[in-house]
Amino acid sequence: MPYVMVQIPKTPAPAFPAPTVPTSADVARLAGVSRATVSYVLNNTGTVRISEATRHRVREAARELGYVPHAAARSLRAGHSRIVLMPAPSFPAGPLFTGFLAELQRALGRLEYTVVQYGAVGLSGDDAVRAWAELRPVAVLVPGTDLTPQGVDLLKRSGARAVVTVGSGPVDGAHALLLDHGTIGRRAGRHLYERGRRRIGVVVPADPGLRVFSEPRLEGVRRAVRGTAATVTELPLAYDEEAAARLAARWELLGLDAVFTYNDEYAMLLMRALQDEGVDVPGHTALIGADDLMLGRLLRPRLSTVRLELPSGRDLAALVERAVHDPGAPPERHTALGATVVHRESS
Amino acid sequence: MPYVMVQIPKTPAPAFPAPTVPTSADVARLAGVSRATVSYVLNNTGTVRISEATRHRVREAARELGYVPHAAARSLRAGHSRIVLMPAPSFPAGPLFTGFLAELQRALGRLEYTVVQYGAVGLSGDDAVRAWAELRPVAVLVPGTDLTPQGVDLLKRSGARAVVTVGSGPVDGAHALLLDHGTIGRRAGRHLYERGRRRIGVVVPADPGLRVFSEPRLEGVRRAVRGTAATVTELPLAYDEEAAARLAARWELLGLDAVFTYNDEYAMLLMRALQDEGVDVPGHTALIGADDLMLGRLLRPRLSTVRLELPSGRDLAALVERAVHDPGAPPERHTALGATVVHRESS
DNA sequence: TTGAAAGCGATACCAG
DNA sequence: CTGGTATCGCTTTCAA
Repeated sequence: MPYVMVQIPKTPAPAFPAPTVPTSADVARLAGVSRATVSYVLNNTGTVRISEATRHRVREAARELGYVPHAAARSLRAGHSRIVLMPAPSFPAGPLFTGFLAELQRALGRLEYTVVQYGAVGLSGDDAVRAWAELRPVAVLVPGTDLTPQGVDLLKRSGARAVVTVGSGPVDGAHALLLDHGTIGRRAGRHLYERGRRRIGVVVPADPGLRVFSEPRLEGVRRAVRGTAATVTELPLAYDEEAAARLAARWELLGLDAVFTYNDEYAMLLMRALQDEGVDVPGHTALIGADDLMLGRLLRPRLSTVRLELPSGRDLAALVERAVHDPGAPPERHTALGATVVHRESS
Repeated sequence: MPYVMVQIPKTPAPAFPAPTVPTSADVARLAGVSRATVSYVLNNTGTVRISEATRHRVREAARELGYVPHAAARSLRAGHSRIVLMPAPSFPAGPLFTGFLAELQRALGRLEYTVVQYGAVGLSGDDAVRAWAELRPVAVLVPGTDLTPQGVDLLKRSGARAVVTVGSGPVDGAHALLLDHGTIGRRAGRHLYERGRRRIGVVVPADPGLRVFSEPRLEGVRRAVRGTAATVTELPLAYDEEAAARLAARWELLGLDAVFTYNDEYAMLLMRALQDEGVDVPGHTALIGADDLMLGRLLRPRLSTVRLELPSGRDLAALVERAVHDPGAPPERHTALGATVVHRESS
């Protein structure tokens, strides 16, 4: 790849020259004190006593200049940051995961961490890890699988006090928050089996990014009916109407009497296509989704689903806090338990 | 308002002292050269010529130590960062906006920007702005309204070369990417009117965070039928089944013959409730949503909707790049045009 | 109670 | 070709 350097065009001298960013030295000058004093006052340092008059002068000067401290300089001096780095997930995030992330972010914010989302483009594996390490995050939360023990080690050696994999793993040396997709599949499979179904289809999204989730879910269904006469059929499906219609068109040929649709969105997609094809749900084919989204309750028949008790964002934030305080502790491994079938009308 | 600076809590010394993070000085020592030489080699500085032997020794030493440069130190020295700061939106992001953000993030990543999502908790207005400014971002993308001209000024004075409001505004001095919610409402209103409807309801989500969007949409409907005999009725609605059922129960009393549901998700919610109540859609009541989500196509009747042509994340990333290169340029104001009615079966 | 100065890690100028 | 050295903005010891 050729090395290209972007030329930054000089800005035409503005009519009013760009005001230079004020530093603590500027504040000190204006207040007629030293930079040390400025730092003491603005940080409310307890170990030194500064006269009220001086404090006031300093604060006034800071206000007047619009002084804002420089986070990078501060954390350089301090030797550590409060950055929690979260690489963007490699899979399309559904509403469930999106909500989880939002909550997590708020929780971390409340603990005074700064969340940095890193959109690692074109970097893979350990290259990406190096890019993350440049920011010297105090903690790293990695969604998905792309993390090796070497990666964990590099992060720790560059100062990360906590490395947590979210939704997969476990990886040596890292804490893990496991979303047990296998159990989701098992519950769905067991439910369908108990309702008397024996020829079970399992929708597997075509999106390759979702394979990390869909494969364990499929495997879970297989495990649920192992040793019985029931069969499990894999049904690849893209997330669009045409693909669903094609699948529904050959439904009779498939000879299935039940289907687990990966999640509620795919459930809606397939159920609609089946109904358009004249397939009775649940009479002919029982159908169950997962994730317990609002839309499932609105479908007719109301959608049966597997609800996963996600840990709250607060819980994960607490884990981060714990790990940061005590980096020596052995890796925790939390599994999101409580996958339960919500039986409604479609199964 | 008093000037307060947030104190960063100190973390206690770890039980096992972390292995010290290697610096360029360590690399220099191991390679038997000066720090300057290390910098030259690792950055491929073109202006100096270093012997191949030395280059190799330096690279080898860096690899051996697992050296990773310190981004904060680098940008402190450089005087600028590649940070694009994006405060977390104050409204619940739907699938449309979530997708837009993900795309934007990838696009910015491709331009070598680092996206920092800031979950501003408990901070409001200019306090939040000060917190953002501490990171010395080169650009700030603000979703929603909470930005004053003073805020923009503070950000610029602390080094931000581009400030862009997304989805609202405009704010003096900032670029704006406007999502024209008024037009969405107008299109919906006009469509219903042209289909012969005269008593139009407009769903307004109870979520206060959505008011920034829902109010202009409502106003747009009002504007569309201004000067005609048609009436517009505001229908507050929480996003849950019970609220929808209550609303549907008094549908006859409301005497409406059409409804614009804010978006497709609320459309699904309300349509289901109306159908359960025996209200024929579109026979008795015409219904139109917005955002053209996949789920709308799957409903029966298929949902009419207003599709908004969102600018791509790439476009916004390009705007950022332009603004960063030429901060002196006057603020651009882009309006997402192309709100078009997609007429399906529900209206 | 305040100030001078060292130093966090990386870079770029200027000598040699 | 390579090595000192000043510098970015801030915190914190040590002296005064």
